[in-house]
Amino acid sequence: MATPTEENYLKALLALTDAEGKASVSGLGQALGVSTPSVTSMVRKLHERGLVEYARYQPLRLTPAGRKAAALVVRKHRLTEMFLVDMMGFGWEEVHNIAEQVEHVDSPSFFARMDKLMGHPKFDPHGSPIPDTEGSIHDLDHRRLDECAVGETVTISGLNHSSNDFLHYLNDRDLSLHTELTVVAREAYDGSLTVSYVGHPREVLSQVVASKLLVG
Amino acid sequence: MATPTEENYLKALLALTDAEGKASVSGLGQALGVSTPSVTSMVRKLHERGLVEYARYQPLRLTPAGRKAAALVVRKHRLTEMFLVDMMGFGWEEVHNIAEQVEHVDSPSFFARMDKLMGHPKFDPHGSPIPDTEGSIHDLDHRRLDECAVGETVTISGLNHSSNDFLHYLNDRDLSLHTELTVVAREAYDGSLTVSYVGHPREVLSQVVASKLLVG
DNA sequence: GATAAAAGTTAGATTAGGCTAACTTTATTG
DNA sequence: CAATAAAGTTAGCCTAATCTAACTTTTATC
Ligand SMILES: [Mn+2]
Ligand SMILES: [Mn+2]
Ligand SMILES: [Mn+2]
Ligand SMILES: [Mn+2]
Repeated sequence: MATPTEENYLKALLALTDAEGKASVSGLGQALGVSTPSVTSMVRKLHERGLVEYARYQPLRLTPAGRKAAALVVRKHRLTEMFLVDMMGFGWEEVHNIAEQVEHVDSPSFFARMDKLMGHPKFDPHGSPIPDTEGSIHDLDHRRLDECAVGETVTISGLNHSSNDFLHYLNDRDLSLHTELTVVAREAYDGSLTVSYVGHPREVLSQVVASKLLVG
Repeated sequence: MATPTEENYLKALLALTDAEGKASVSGLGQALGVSTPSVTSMVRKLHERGLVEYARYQPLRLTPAGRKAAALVVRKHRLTEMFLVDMMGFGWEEVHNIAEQVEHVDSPSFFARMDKLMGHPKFDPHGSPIPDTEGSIHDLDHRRLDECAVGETVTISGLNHSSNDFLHYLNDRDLSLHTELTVVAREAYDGSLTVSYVGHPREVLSQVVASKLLVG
């Protein structure tokens, strides 16, 4: 039904509208690395298909059908990432680019089989929720590590953004999903946290890093 | 480097030139379901890239570089099919269409991982050889079942063509790769064979079927 | 060997997706 | 609230891949 390009637009639009409910043409263009005229023209096509709310000079929104279509692409992406990590032995920093391609495979049985083999996982390797087959997204409520109090012991349950650099930073410090850590101290000046966890009695994380670690 | 379309052209050209060494524009068009003008224009592009030997009104051939590129696509296709069957539990009749898409994923590590997880298989689920990482194809020498003598016991080692209908025909009769069967009789009139194998003491195969079963 | 058929090419159009440059509308701000 | 800045749209062009219709070359046939 949808081309890979359309799927990528929908997915980016879902990510952008997730916070605000709406997105700008330029924001979507930036997210996808295309010019604003390209966005305008594609967004109109998706509007004709009933997937995007669009009016000239107005912010973009997904329709319910668009939201569902987008979530099902995200489902394919995250199932793939989880499969690559859990069943094929890839590191969590290696899987995004492969999933970015595999997500466009048109074969319900392919993804259903992945899902079944993994026992219907609820989260991807970065802690993001895998939408269900209806396109509903059930997330955990996590807090940001930088908002935790000194003395608290929490478990990493997700990442706010998962760039390659950030994932390598975490790998270098043996930090991963499910790592249990205790907040030992907070530096008042720059908000950096000292944390401790298995094998790492004292590790300092900047506020920038701590704000990208979700715990719960 | 190559687009999915280019990869499909190269793959089809390798299949067509495999027997004769050369292929016609119309044959390639038919294999791909596109018109002859489309073939002419794509084949010229591949010629510019140094992958196809092309001269107006002359038969098409792959250059050594084109042959290698095509074989590497076939490698991705067949590794994928084997992975789908061996690691994901699909039937051999379900995997071709999925592999037709997955073969275009651009990620050497993805296919290297499949290969490793399966222990470097040499043949796909239909008995076709998986080209090596250099693009060399090492096939077994098989004979066609319809050329076997009455009384011979042989093992199915490949299929000449593997259409969905044919694979379902074989499934219905519990015939698959590695099935050992004995030629019990040959009907002189139409060349049909009576064979026997585990669970099937007498099964009649038409000459058409027998000619598509490779044994060795 | 002339003629008809088949195969291949050329020409011109289409659709998907993308771009830059110019223009218009909305938002900001002095 | 007028002037500027920012955002968005329009116009026009591009490349990849496809098509049909018309034409040319090659092959087959009498
Ligand atoms: Mn991802
Ligand atoms: Mn993608
Ligand atoms: Mn196949
Ligand atoms: Mn393909």
